[in-house]
Amino acid sequence: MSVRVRFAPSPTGPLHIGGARSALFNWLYARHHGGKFLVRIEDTDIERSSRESEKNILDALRWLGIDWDEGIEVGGPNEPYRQTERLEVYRKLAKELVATGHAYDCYCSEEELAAEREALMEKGELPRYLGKCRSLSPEDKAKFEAAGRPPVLRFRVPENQIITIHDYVRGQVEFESNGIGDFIIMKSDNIPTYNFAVVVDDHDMNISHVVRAEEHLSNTPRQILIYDALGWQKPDFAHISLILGKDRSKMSKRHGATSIEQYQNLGYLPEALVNFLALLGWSPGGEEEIFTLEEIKEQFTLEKVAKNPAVFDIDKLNWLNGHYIRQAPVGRLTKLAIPFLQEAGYLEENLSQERIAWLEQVVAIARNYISYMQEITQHVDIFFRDQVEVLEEDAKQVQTWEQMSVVMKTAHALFAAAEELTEESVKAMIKAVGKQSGLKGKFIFQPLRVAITGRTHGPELHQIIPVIGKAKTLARLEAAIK
RNA sequence: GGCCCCUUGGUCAAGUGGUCUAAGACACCGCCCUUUCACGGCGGUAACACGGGUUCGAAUCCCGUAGGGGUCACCA
Repeated sequence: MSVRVRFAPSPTGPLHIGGARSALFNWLYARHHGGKFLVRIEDTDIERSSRESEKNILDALRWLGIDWDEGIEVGGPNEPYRQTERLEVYRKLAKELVATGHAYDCYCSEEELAAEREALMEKGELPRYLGKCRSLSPEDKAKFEAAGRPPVLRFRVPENQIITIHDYVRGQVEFESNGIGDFIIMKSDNIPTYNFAVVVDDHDMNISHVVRAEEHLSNTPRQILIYDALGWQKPDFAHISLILGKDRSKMSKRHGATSIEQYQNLGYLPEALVNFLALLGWSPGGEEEIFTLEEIKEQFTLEKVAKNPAVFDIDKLNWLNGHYIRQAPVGRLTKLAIPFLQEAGYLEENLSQERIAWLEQVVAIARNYISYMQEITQHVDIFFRDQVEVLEEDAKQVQTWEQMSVVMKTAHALFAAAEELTEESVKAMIKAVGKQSGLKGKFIFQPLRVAITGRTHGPELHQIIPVIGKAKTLARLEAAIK
């Protein structure tokens, strides 16, 4: 059987870390097996769904490098791929289920249901629908109809049945049908619920493997019951474990950034995020941990997906992203850095070619100090400020050194006479400062560093001085002499 | 609370009955490189939840306990 898998998000918010990982695993599975990957929009919650969220999710997927062969926006043989545009399909099937006795109208009010739930809870039993409307007489129905109560459609759950799920990551999981109350498949507004719509769509779209988060595991028996009632062949399942926050509960806003968009906006690289996400709950087994999407795709199997939930470790993401930043082409990083630098007030709106070329030198140096691009603003002030600010205690100490003035004067004379400043020429001049002053080591480097950057720590002087430029360097040395 | 899932270091994880005095990575600590910081290199601390079985032998199989998580909507 050919592999056909799907990612079916509800557009009720931006793409979440967990959703992204589900999408990624589906994509990897399809690509590994030469199968198809589809994206379908499950927007049956009309209150909370929005086109804006849908766009956000799709954009985030594309940004991560996840593409799809069939589905929303790209089309395919099973159009449309938005559930609210497929309502006739569900309604027709719902009628069929009523006709075959698998579903029935229920007129219970919310208050009645809430009371029932509470009573069951008190007795320590599973809160579920007890089936009050299971066998309503035509007269009863007429009475409710006359009262203007719109019914919901419930699925009649068979009694004393063991439902077993074949799951790639968990093996066989069994549920008793008695623990499941008759559940709603069509809401009173005649829109299907998730449990009904997924089954219909997965069947229609010929999905071979349902790969999704573990939170759906307990819904699966309901879906299996629907497959059986309709006489349809069931797909295989794979319920991947959840991603947890630091406190080991399901990732949510209070754990920090949870949407892909947020990471994108902080200047994380998609290849780092994808690499990190793949390693959460999956491991190829070797010692290598840095992989491109292509490499992961080659090695990915569902059998190697872990059963246990994984805690989201931002430190490791940061390390990975920093690693990728140090590998990436400077031009690409510079493009990413510009918005942050502009927002921080370092950069003007319109940038000339020369300005960008100069910026690349700044980025090439600063990249060593950051985990994600937004952090670059904390490491570039030495290149932009007109005056040096000395704030650190250690730096103030250096300013009082007796070597200060001789180093400044010698350096100033040398730099002033220089044709141009390059890494080599600056290196040579610093050496010359040492020779002429009779000083060495930190007694020349620290005074120079403090005069030029205001700090005692930072990148190599011979790297930063050419970037700061002759004029500013001389000005800073002069300021330090006074 | 019922049902379901899970349990190797702080975190991600390798490990599928003997080669485990348990790999690797992140974090942490130390050393090296270096004027300094970062990068990089080298090294170190640190784990099989507990209790019973099964077996010549258990991190690996079974049972129980504990702990964690998920789910119990006219949300998905």
